Amino acid sequence: MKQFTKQAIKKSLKRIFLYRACLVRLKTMGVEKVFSYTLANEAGVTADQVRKDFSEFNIKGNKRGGYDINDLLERMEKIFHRNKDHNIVLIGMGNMGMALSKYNKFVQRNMNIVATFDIDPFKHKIRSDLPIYPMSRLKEIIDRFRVRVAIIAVPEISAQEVCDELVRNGIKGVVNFAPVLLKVPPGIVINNVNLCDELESVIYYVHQLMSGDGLKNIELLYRDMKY
Amino acid sequence: MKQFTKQAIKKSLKRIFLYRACLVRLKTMGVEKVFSYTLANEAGVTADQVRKDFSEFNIKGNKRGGYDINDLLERMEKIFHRNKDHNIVLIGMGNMGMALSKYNKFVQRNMNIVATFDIDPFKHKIRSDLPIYPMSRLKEIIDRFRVRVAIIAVPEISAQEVCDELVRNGIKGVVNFAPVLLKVPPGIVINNVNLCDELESVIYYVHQLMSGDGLKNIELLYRDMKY
DNA sequence: GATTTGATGTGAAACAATTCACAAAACAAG
DNA sequence: CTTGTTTTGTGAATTGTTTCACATCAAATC
Ligand SMILES: NC(=O)c1ccc[n+]([C@@H]2O[C@H](COP(=O)([O-])OP(=O)(O)OC[C@H]3O[C@@H](n4cnc5c(N)ncnc54)[C@H](O)[C@@H]3O)[C@@H](O)[C@H]2O)c1
Ligand SMILES: NC(=O)c1ccc[n+]([C@@H]2O[C@H](COP(=O)([O-])OP(=O)(O)OC[C@H]3O[C@@H](n4cnc5c(N)ncnc54)[C@H](O)[C@@H]3O)[C@@H](O)[C@H]2O)c1
Repeated sequence: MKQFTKQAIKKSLKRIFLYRACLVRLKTMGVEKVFSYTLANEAGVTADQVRKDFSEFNIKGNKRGGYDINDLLERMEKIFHRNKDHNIVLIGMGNMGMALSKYNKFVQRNMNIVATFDIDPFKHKIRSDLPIYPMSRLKEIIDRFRVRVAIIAVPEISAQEVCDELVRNGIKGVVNFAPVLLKVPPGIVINNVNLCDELESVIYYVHQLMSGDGLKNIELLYRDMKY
Repeated sequence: MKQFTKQAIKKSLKRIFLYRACLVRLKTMGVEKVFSYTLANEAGVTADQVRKDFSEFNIKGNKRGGYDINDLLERMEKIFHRNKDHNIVLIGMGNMGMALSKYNKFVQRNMNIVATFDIDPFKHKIRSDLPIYPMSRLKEIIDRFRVRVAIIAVPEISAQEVCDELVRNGIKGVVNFAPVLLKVPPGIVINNVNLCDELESVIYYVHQLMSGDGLKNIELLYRDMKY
């Protein structure tokens, strides 16, 4: 296996997420093994790409027999470190925070929101399955549950200060729903999820599609951009 | 201006979103003009990249004087077709749908959720600022408001059927929050937003970062992957 | 108004990602 | 056990993206 380069990981890794989604889907349909072209077709990429990506991550199949779905999924679990449990804190229990805190798919994938926090005293609810704490207890909880990843769902005006506070208390990775680009010191991973942008990009591509000015296969181009 | 190729658009366009976010931020801080390196620094890319990207989209600045933020933003509005209003429908008024329907940033960016839909009769609320209709009225509303883009926030099991129904009724673009890869005919744009994946990718990178096995500058790498 | 300075805009060069093409492996059939 | 078929795995070729380098221009200074 060629040692993968810093760069090679990038796009392949992103596609590994995509492949997994496809595999899960195929599995529920009763499929047990796939060929590179089956998966490729499902994921909307080429078979070459699938094999090349697997090659980067040293995922092996059976020549002629293709790949075993369970094997693949297990291998991918390892890649994403999902053998372990991951404790997470959620800051900001407004509309978005509430919805996220009720989302059961996180738990199904070994990601547990162990506590939530809010600045508003009326929202605090210490005795509960999923407590809502004041910010003053952040450090204590992060330390107790060895939390390394947080979700920020506070208004955009507070997002940076909340982020700083999190980083100060040992958080290393953040999924941020506030529409601001958070500034962090080196060594911290920020994933800004901007739902307005997601909508807008669809609008952009739909517009291109309907005005039909020169750009063909927009939907494929779009897919390409994402994966 | 060199005619941009199908491909050249891809990554540049994605960064244009990023630049705009930065510009908005800088503007609220009272800044009025930027140089390529100011913006680059803000966005975490190189100045060359900024200029090259602008070049793709034929965005011009003043030699020596840099770029005027308002000009830039206006230019970007055009790129994203935000001079027009965009009517949107939202399907599935559960936790996620409710949160999204209350999100005021969409309106601020000329994207109006004109109606929502749910299969559950107890949720229907026809007389309201933002009505919740039964699915039977989908076609009527889509036609009346010339809706082309929809948001899917129904359980994963129903997402595909809802999507099919939307496409049948003239929807051309979808932002899908259900964790399934929707299948659509050619000419339809799907943006699958998978929040579990967003969290998992942060966990992945945090893990890489902390185990420190060979990969340096993960946070930059991460940024790179996204933009 | 000539000269210096500092920034843009963009081909060309360097680098990265994808696709091609085919050897190697696995299995089936004769 | 040999031959034919099918699919993987991966260097090599191609295609796409980023960085470099510098001509070009606009403003400031003399
Ligand atoms: N609602 C949505 O659908 C949606 C969609 C995309 C993005 N967002 C973004 O997510 C964030 C939250 O949105 P929302 O609609 O839930 O807003 P919200 O106003 O309903 O909730 C914000 C919550 O954060 C709390 N908060 C405020 N400052 C805080 C601080 N310094 N520390 C801790 N808690 C604090 C508030 O008390 C409140 O409970 C916003 O940045 C918004 O732009 C929301
Ligand atoms: N809650 C979250 O934070 C969150 C986060 C990410 C993704 N998601 C995804 O978003 C989707 C919705 O999640 P949720 O938590 O809001 O679920 P939910 O169960 O609270 O809401 C789903 C809503 O969809 C309606 N519905 C069901 N079938 C329908 C159909 N065929 N046509 C129209 N409406 C229908 C239901 O009546 C319900 O109101 C799910 O696919 C979920 O995986 C949710």
